[in-house]
Amino acid sequence: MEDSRTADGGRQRPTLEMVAAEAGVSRGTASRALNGGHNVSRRAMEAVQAAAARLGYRPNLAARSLVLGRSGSIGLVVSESDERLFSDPYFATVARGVHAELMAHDVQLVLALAQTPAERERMLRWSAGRPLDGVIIISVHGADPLPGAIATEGVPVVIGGAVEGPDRDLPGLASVDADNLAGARTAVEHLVARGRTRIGHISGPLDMVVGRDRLEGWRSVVSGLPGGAPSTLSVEGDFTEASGAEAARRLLAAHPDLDGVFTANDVMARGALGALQQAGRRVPQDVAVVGFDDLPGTEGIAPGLTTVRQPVIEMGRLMARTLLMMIEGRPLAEQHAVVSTTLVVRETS
Amino acid sequence: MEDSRTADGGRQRPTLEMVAAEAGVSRGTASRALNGGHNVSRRAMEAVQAAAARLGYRPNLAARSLVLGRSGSIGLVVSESDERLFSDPYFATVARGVHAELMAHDVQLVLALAQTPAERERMLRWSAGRPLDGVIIISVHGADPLPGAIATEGVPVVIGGAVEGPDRDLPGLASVDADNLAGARTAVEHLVARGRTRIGHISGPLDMVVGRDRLEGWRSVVSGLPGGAPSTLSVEGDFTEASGAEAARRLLAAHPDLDGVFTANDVMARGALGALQQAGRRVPQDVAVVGFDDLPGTEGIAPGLTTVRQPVIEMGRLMARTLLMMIEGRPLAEQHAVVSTTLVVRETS
DNA sequence: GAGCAGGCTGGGAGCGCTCCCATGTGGAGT
DNA sequence: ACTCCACATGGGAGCGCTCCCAGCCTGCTC
Repeated sequence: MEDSRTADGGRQRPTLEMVAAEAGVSRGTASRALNGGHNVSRRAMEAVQAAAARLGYRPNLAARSLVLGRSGSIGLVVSESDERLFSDPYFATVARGVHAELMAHDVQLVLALAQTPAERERMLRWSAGRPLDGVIIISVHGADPLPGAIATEGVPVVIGGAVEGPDRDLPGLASVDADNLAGARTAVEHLVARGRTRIGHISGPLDMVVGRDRLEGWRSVVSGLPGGAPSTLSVEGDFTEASGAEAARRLLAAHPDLDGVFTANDVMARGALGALQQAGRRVPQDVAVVGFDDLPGTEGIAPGLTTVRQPVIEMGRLMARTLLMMIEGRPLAEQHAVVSTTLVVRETS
Repeated sequence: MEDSRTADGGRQRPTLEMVAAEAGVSRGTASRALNGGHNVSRRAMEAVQAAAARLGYRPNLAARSLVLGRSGSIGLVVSESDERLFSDPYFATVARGVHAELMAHDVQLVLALAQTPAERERMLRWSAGRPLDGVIIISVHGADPLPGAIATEGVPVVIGGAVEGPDRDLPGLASVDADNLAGARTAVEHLVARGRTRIGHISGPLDMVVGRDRLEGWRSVVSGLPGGAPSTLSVEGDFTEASGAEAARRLLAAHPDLDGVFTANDVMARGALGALQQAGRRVPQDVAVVGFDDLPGTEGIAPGLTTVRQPVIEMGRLMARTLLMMIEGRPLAEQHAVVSTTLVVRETS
């Protein structure tokens, strides 16, 4: 009779059946007592709760999700190297927003990495098995097939960022993005208003829509300036501090008369500020700098940095809310939300 | 007959039963064909695989884990603010090691945050429901009851760091830690060998064993020096760059004759280096600095920093391997592993 | 005092899967 | 030709839970 499949000393985990027996009620009543207690007498209620406590009962989530068709947890999938995931405060901030919203709805959040092709394939297989009720995917590079593939499996997907191509029309796929084009334009127009005429750009990865959008915002303004927007006036970075420093050095080398820089995020702005200082340029007198993000709690990254604020926490919350709506099958107000940004002027411009 | 519980257009997800019917075999044969194919004829094998592909079959993981009693995924639980989780490269590095090992064993890794008391309670309830076969917990503060509580629920736990108190003897709880005491001692002895006599310490949080161990290592050496180890010679930090800078300023204020600093991690060393520079001290001529960690790929954090290397990736792998052993019920070579560190001398000392 | 709601209760059905066992089926051994 | 065994197969049992429905017992109304 003793099933010793488990390794924990042979003691069997208590099941609902055992709790019911201990409480002297049926399985059905025990289930009701433990889940809201509708149509359960006070006596039964207390007996069941006492029995559950006595036995240390914990409902088996696999059994529950098998019958419910829901696991009660959602995934935050990051298509990014673990290195950048953990070094860029952007992800932390999105995660904070998502997390805050989910906690309020009693949904468990799990993070999962899907960087290499093998991991992405495994991620697809796994999520298709429905251990998660839905997923939020951030940091999508290129024309990544993963979000669309997961959505096609019937698992709701929300993308943090823009969606291009045919995936835009998939019913099970929504997105939340900042208005990167307008934000970038505002930043550069601000530099122009400050009298700058030689404004460089340190872009994000150009295989990401966010990288291209901010570049395009910069270009649309700078190309109207006397000098135009020669290709050497924008340098591609990868959102890391080191790449920001390197890009700033290259900008300076190609354009010694540089008097303004717009970087695609604040972390790269930090790198650029360091490089400018090393090159003997004063900020903002010689070169004015504007970043992008303005994440809360990251004043330390680049003190006094003028930047374009995107409401990342609120965006995270919106992603979570959107996903929960989709999971419940409720209609979305807008499948692809775009939230606006604000210029925050400080000392570097 | 049509069950419209699902929201995905009414198309029912294919089950194993349907695949079997499509392939013209029984459920049992289909199951065998899809899992290794033992005792399955070539004909049946191919028919099942074709049918599965045609229907887009994906096994339901809840059903599988219900019968197997295993979910095939393990959790990396971080008892830390999302902010620090994502800003300290230490976590990324542990995660990388854990991840590498698990991928090789075809186990899915999920990260979960458990910072606030409410989240920790939820984490306990959740993990007790066995959605995970085991958990690795890192960044444990104080006498955290969470690891012990999870282990007591019968879920194997591996702690990244040291374990103190009664939890040490729990059968379902193991740990992997660096030899922080010896590492710290080596660092400070190195400074002494360099002729330094006024060696301060910027410690980690003292509610963490790792913080206390490295402090103790420093103290054991410094207390033997002529000036001893007055309380003002060590300042508590929280492993962040800002706290390192602030601590360095306080050390300098209390001890203008400071000629050496040992910081409990590299990130704080970076902050300290900045503060020392601002205070006009030359490194290493005026003040020598030694950090702790030497994480791969983080040369950018503090170039040329002399530091104590702990093999964090290998430790992550060891945590994962240990957990897998426990899950399989195999005996552990050592329940509490301690790995040794190496001093890496560079330019700051 | 019969009739009737409405609250409680027990237990069957079933979620989708893997294991197990009884039952085939062919080829090798005598 | 007969036995024997290895391989192949189908389908029942059961993992632990929630839903559902029939049946019960109250307490109330007329």
